[in-house]
Amino acid sequence: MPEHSGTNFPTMVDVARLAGVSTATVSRYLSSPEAVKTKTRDKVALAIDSLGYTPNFGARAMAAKRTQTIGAIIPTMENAIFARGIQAFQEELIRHGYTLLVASSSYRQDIEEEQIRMLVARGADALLLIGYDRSQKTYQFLKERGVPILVAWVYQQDTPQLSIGFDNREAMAGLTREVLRLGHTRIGCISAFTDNNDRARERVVGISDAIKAFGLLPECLTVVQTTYSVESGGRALEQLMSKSEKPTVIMCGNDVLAVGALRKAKAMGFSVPRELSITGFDDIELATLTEPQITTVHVPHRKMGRLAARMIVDRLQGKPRRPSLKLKTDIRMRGTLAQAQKTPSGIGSR
Amino acid sequence: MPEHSGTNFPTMVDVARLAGVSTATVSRYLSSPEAVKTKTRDKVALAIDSLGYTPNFGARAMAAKRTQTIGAIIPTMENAIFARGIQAFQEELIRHGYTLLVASSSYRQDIEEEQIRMLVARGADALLLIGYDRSQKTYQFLKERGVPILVAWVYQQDTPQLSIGFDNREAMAGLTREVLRLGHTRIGCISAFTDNNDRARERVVGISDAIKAFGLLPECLTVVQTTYSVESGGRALEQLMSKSEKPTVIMCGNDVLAVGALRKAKAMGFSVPRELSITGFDDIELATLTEPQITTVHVPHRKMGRLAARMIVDRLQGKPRRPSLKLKTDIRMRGTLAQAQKTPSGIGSR
DNA sequence: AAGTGATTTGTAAGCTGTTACATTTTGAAA
DNA sequence: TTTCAAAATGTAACAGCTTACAAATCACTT
Repeated sequence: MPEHSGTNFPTMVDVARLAGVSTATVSRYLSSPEAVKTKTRDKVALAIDSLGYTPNFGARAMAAKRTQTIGAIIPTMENAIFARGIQAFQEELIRHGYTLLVASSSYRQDIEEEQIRMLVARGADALLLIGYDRSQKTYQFLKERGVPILVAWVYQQDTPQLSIGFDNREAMAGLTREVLRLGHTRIGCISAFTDNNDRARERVVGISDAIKAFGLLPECLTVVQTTYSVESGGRALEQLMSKSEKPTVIMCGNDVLAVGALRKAKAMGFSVPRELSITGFDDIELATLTEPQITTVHVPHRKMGRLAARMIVDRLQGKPRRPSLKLKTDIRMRGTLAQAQKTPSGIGSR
Repeated sequence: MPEHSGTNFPTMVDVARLAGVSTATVSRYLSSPEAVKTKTRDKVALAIDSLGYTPNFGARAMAAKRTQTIGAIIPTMENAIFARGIQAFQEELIRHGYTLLVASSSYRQDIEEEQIRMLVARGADALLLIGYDRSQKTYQFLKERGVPILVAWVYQQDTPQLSIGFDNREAMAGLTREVLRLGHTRIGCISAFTDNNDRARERVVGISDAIKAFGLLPECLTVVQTTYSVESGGRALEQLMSKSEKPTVIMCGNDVLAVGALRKAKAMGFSVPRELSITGFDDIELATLTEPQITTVHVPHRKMGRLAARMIVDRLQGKPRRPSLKLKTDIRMRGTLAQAQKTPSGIGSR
């Protein structure tokens, strides 16, 4: 009768016995093969192979107090905004022997908090978070548990956390300057909800900055807040364009909103960009698939993801701490932005 | 001096001591609170709360031999094909107390195999896989380790694995029947590479089926294989349309390819759908954002994700095994498919 | 051949839960 | 009150790996 019965898999003890070495040696072979003599190495490799051994993750995590797992919490998986960046992040992590665990928060702070706890509970060695906006309590929790975090998709100098991203405010201000130069004086803005979303907030502030610097009155700008979706972009546009003082340009918080706005504008019979200009943000693939293509702010998503992974890995390997990283964005002039219409402003509308 | 120093977190022993109970009781409180008396329950809850205790995932996994984790391996995260389905899958899993671990394979069998091993090594209780095509070795491995799998995005009756999905072949045949009814007799097809991709393969076969049933010759169909991307869809279209015998309709393996084909067709000066019809598959959001909107096969992604989660959870909870599930698809007639042009076929081209 | 420091390997003590089984407590019936 | 099954709780044996430290081996010197 078998000593151990049931559905048990080979363990390190089995491998050690077969190879004629101790479990310590097997463990060493697994985590730092170069510390094991070639001859021993071969014996162990053979034993592992012939038993089909795989180390037990739980046991490993418990003994080593690390999991080689990085957690990431993104606001949404459904639209492409984060997809490219996260994909690159994952690829780079894998290259360094780490695994990515992704969760999404649906842009809700309470869910994000829950997910953070979940990932920490699962032993994530570090976390990638999007944007700064979250409760002090959350930051405190992370600090207590000793879980390093990297804040991505934003860059701010004066924060305690390590971050990688771009200056949303300045990027949007840059695009606004182009808009203003083209003679637009009535600007509509479709933004995501700005509570708990620093990126959305800063983009709106960027528009204001540029307007002020250009010498126009703040009243030139009308902001509508909504959720991030094609549908709601359309509804917001409808709302903005049904006023008596119609904007000549709609600046959207991201490309998804811009696509919705564009589609609705066309459906309402506005000619884009002749009668109405539209801009986006992010430069996701979608922005080049519309007719006309969307003028937007290009963000180096893949690069950001890749560098984010490196920063985290370096951090975990105890390398000297790099400073936060600011990436450059640039404006992609495409078909939806043009000179403002010359028709007299106050007259004739409605 | 402290008995335990270092950066250690409270363990179950600490909770038990503070609450004045045994660790077994704490463990019971955590996994089946109803088995603990109200009074004890309160004591334990208080202790947990005041210590800020969180159970250690690794220890739990090791002791309980399950992780409440489900793994999923999808071909890609970058385009939206799987996003909605997986999102729904995750939502439903969370509702049942499970966590989702997602990995992607870039449509490569070797990478998928690697990811399967990784997820199994991490203790995934079950796996969601896309499509049937994988080596016997892989299936064998999964069986040996006793990890249940659910095959999604396809439905086939005569396979040993539990599956949920739709009949790709029949769905595409249905769309083809519409195409044929509109008088098209020269059909181009842009497919994903069909090795290791049953879905792509079956869709192509579906087209052939319909053509045969309609009484046309197999030569009516020209297939080009490529990777799944907007770019390559465009290149494939270029290839198909530079032949002397130009197709009057291009049937694409999915919407991403269709979008690429549509864009390139317009760029080449073909009027869609007057001179050239185009069809897609999947009905992702993108399909309604083009001009004209893409005629495609609608797949109930969210429903599939949700049901997949239920099937897996039921399975893990030992409920009676449900049979594989076949979901209905339907054709969304939109702007890119129209009557074939009446111009004589062989004459005049080139 | 002995000595020495470096390299390689072994020993054994954790790490933190779960759960089978044993024991105690509880509460209703006798 | 006593009795007894059911309910609640406790005891203790694991689970499989990592790693500090000890021991053995190796490669040179002298």
